[in-house]
Amino acid sequence: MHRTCDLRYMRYFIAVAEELNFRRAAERLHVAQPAISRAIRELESDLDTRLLERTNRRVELTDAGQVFLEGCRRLAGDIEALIDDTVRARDGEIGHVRIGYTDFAINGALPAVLQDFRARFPEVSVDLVHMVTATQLDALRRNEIEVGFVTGPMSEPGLEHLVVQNERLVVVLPETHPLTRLPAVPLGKLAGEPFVTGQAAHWQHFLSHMVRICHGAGFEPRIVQEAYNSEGIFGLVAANMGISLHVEGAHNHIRRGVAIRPLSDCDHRVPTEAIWRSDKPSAARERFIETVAGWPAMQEERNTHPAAGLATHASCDDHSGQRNQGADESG
Amino acid sequence: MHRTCDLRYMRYFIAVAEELNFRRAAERLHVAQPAISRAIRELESDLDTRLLERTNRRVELTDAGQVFLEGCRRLAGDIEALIDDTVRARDGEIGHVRIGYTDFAINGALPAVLQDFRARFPEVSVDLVHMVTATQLDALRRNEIEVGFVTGPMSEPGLEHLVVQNERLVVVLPETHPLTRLPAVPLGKLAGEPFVTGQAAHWQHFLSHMVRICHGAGFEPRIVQEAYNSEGIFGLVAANMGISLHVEGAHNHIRRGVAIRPLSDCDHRVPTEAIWRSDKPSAARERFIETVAGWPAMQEERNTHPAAGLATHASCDDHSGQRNQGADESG
DNA sequence: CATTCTGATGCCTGATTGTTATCATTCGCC
DNA sequence: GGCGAATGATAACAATCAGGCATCAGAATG
Repeated sequence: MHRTCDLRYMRYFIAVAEELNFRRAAERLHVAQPAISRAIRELESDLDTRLLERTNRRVELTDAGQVFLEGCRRLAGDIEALIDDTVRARDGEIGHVRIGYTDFAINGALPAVLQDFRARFPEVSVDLVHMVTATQLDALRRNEIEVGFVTGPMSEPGLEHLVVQNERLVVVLPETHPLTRLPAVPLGKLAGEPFVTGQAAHWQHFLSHMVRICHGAGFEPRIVQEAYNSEGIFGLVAANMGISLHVEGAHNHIRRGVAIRPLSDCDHRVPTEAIWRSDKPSAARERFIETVAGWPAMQEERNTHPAAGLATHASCDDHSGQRNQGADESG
Repeated sequence: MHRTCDLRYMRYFIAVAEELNFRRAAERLHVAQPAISRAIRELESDLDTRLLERTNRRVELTDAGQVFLEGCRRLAGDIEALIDDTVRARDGEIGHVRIGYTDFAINGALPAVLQDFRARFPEVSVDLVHMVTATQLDALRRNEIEVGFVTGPMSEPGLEHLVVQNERLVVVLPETHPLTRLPAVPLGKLAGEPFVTGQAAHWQHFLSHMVRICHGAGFEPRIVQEAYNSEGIFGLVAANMGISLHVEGAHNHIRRGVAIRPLSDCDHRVPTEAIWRSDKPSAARERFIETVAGWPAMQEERNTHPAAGLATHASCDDHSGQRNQGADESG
């Protein structure tokens, strides 16, 4: 048993077993008949088992041949399927992506993007892990996730990114707060108000937006409470501990005791960006990113608000739609 | 894709994927390293898919490579299993036997033989088909059964046989019949009695025994009813339509209204024989016949009654244990 | 009895696979 | 930063293997 069943020979055997005729099998396989004779002989010698009972005039399967035939058919099918699976894995139709996401992402475009992706690539399994922006950047570097959804603006070396949403800020007020009487709140009115925010250590990316626009309006926000996440912020605001700034996605957060108002004099945007490593391309990740990039609602979003930013930082154009090498910007 | 995944290459790929090192994989496979390089290259070219990401210093699997690896491992195992199954089919440990049997066989040794066989060869499936002797001979010739259990004596050309039981005759009487008062019935007392038998067309082998011993006792049996099978015979006897002769196995037939008595002056035996074609050997059939031949109770039977026959036909020795070529006897 | 069909065999050629020698690149070490 | 060791790739050559052709031997057919 030193060649241990060549696959070609198995195919030959299947043909012979189906035709029960060496010549016809040879024709079907487009080889000369002696090749078949020898293939069967070697197969039988390798297995030390007679597979075909042949009497110069009639060929029939032995019991062992019948068993072997069924096995060969099954194997042939399995190999076909394996090749198919492998090619589909190459093309990213089969596979796995691990995704990190923030509160902003999951309250914004991410659910729709995910739904779209799972519809297009049902055989790619998706792992979703909640992480704040900084943790996602770490996880990307350690290959713990393939794609992050983080609060921008991003320009990390070795990472590529794509803006998926670009939200205006809103004020989150206790229901009973006097400012709720205004349909839109001027930023200046918030000077002196007590602020509830996310924890400084984890919400740094959003807080830098917040602090920047407050400075732009000429005041320093007075932070009196830090919550763990958006749920916590809304809870504390409802408890009248203070007010907060959040992104438009907050409208998806329905919570009793809280009112949400737009800012009347601030068009600053907080981008949420998909981000991934420039190296280590995985086909499934590519398909995911393509889905993110091609998502119709996002295209529209990018067209509707082509360039809206505040003077306090670089215009949002920098990261509003094109896929950029982070390394380029940082260099 | 013109070699479509050679099995050898798959084994090479498994080794490389497990070692993640071409040199070590080559050592493990006892080939030189360039052979591995080329094998992987050809595999990738056949599949048109990169399987290993290799950077002169580190080898790692691509997603497609991971899928392919798992498939290759599965296939390798399947092939092992297939070879094993094929060899076991060759040895008759896996397979199928179709068995024909008579009323006499199923009321005699057959159930125990079957139980023994199924315990020894649990992966050989057994089809049991009830047929009268003549039908079994036909079925053997048409390859519809591999082994028959028939009423002997047998000496058919092209068939081998083996006696599995060799039964004395018994009288089957209506419960109310005067002869039931005797512990054993002399054959001559049956002269003139109305006989119930199996249908002449189907029971010919047993009837020839019956007629022969009646002639030996100096009378012609007067047959008044023909039943389809043993059940029918017993029913008709119970209904007082007549008496019958049967084999000892009749004791396994418990039927109200019927009494069974041995014959006091007739040691004639009716053999039941396993019978099979001399050609067309199937391994499972061989194992079955070996089990029949080796069954301890049968050995004992053959020793206990080494040679008991009636003068009316050749001594039972002819077919009491040895495996004979039917052709030899008939020639 | 010739014919025709079957599978088997011997010999030759081309393809495939393996080996040796060598190269280019990268990493670790001094 | 240069050097040696290790890695995978490549080229050239050798051995083996598989396929093709011609032919044989046996069996069915007329």
